[in-house]
Amino acid sequence: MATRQRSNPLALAVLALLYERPMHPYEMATTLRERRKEDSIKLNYGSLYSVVQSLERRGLVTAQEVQRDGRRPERTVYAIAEPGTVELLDWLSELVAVPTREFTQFEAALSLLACLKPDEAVRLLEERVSRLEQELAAAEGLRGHSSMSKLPRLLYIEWEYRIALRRTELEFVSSLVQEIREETIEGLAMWRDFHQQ
Amino acid sequence: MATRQRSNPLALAVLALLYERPMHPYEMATTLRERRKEDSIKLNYGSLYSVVQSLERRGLVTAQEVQRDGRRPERTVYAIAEPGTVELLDWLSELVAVPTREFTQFEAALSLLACLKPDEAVRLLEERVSRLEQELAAAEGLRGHSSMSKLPRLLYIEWEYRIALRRTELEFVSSLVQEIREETIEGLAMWRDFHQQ
DNA sequence: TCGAAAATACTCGATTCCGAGTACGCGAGT
DNA sequence: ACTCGCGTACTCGGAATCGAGTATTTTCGA
Repeated sequence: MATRQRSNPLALAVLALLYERPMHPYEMATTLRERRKEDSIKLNYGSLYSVVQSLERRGLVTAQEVQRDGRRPERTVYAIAEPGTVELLDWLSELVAVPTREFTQFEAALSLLACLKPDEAVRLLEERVSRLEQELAAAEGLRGHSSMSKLPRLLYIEWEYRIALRRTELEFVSSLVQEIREETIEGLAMWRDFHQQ
Repeated sequence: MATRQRSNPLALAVLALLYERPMHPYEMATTLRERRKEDSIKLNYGSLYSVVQSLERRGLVTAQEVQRDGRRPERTVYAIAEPGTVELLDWLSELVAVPTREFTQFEAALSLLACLKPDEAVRLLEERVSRLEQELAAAEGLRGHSSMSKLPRLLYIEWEYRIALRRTELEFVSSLVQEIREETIEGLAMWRDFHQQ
């Protein structure tokens, strides 16, 4: 019965929304969209319904009523239950307080970089650099713009966090490229040898 | 039949290992461990065997022979096939060249931070700061140490990348804490109000 | 030399994920 | 008055995940 606990952040988001007020799943989806949480939390229609179901099974949320608006399909409204608020605050606290290994795609790619030929790797890393520059420029553009500048910073810190990480990534990749180009990085000879035959 | 393509980095790692030489699954696991790739790539026994199977179905790898060492269980040795090397290089190139949205747990947590009371949030964020400091100190310690200092940098860049990101995270969280403490962050009043009633 | 512990090499099945598909209602235009 | 297409609200099934379990074998200390 132990539906996989605390693996899927979407469940956390659902609890957080219901902590505010009761809602039906579709409304959760649109609300998350509106607040641009889809950028920070992996949201997916298919998952949403099964996640809510699993929360109900675990007694963290309860189906409240079945609404019907005109002849539209029924919508089941859910509310958070007492154990649900406990779980929400506890889970969230842990995520905030305890750093965990995060597995990113790029880290995996870096760890296998040796499969590519050195020159090829440099070319691709440079492409990444320019894409990152574009992305950061676009983000800067947004900052002064419309909806974003109206909101208090507190409501989009996650956005700033992501930007900060990207900036670090840009610096890292840039200097990596430089080191390979200047041949100052350790192990380059070995790398070339490996791809010679 | 379209076994989910390019979602699981473990499949990439398997291709990379077989690109070097044929192997059986258990050897892949231990090799990945030895090279400390388990820190960068999510490795899991259960997944490994099904991932290899799925690669075989797609014709990217082929079962080569069934060995038997003494009276130990049989081991099926796999080799990479032509379409497998194409897929490996193509996939890896894309991961290197094109930055993608990475969803981290902490980013999700940040985006829901408002669920916690301000003082509580500060306390937890400070705990994170001290844990991050510990982690970074330990990492620094390792750098000069034993196995790590023997290897050329090229073979553990992913490690440096992770450290660089962590350092940025530390700075970010530290300054966030400070801003909340000094009440200079926008939206703090609203946040307190929300938790008043 | 005997037994305990660690290593080897998987297997299994309950659960979860995910994206395409579906089916209907509503409003804008003509 | 009609239809075209978008928005709404979900369903479905197959694939993927994961961690615990299994059964043997080697190692190593007392």
